[in-house]
Amino acid sequence: MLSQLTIGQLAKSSGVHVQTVRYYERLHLLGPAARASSGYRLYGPEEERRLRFIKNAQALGFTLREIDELLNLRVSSQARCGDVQRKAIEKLQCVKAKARDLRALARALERLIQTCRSGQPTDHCPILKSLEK
Amino acid sequence: MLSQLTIGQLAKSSGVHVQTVRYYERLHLLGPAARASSGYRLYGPEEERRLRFIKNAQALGFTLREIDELLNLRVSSQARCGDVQRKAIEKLQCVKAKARDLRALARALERLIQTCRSGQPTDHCPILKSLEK
DNA sequence: CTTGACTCGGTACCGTAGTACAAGGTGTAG
DNA sequence: CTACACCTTGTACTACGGTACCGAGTCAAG
Repeated sequence: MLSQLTIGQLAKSSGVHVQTVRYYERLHLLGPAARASSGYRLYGPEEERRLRFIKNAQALGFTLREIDELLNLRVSSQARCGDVQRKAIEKLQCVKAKARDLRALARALERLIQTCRSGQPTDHCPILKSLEK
Repeated sequence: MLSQLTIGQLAKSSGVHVQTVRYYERLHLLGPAARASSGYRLYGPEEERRLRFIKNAQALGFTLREIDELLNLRVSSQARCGDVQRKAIEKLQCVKAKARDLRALARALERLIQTCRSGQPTDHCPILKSLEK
């Protein structure tokens, strides 16, 4: 039995918590696991790949719901690569917009910090004043 | 009685929901409001400013907890402008880091989208494949 | 004086992504 | 055989920022 992992081993090797694996199972991101006679969940390489998929997609900013969609695209034979591409492009737009907003925010903070001469009592602090406008 | 606002008027003029105002009161972001004989909350210009402060700080990416800290800095006479500046600089670092991460993510998505030739069945989709690595 | 809009307090619920804990069963090393 | 780590299910709780609903009281216009 090569790489029949218990939930704890899978969790450890994937860098998530045991409860998280079960949480993903509840969300159907992982299918019902095979069971040993004891009732213990058993996992193989397929589940390890799936967990890696989830983690990587999360790192790319996909929510668990979106990851579920991607996983469903993968199993559906009707689904085309273009469907996946479309979702990626959509997500790219989101990510770019968010990055733009953050840059604007950084500029606003920089402006505030510039105008603030430290050491004055806070009732004259230009940062606090500017937040009241 | 100029500008003695009911909670609904305050909420409307500030673009938040009535429940949100009460929620902020629970969190002590707004102090206990003055009351009319009916028990209705009454607000003046000070509370309007405070609510504007909260909204502006939120737009700058501060959490409600951080905003609470900023508000406390404002009332404490010991607090100095430099304390506020320090918090703003800290937040700026955060925001910049987040923006960097998002840009990296956008690049990763762009690379994936580039390598994807649509129309192939999803079992050969390079985006999905790359998420399993 | 009724109707409708507003307010009160309290409580419960939403989504997101987990995390914690309890009471019991299992597996293994010494 | 015992100790201890691990597993099971189920439930409840966390943080975050609200949002919804309830029954009852209040206010203003017609």
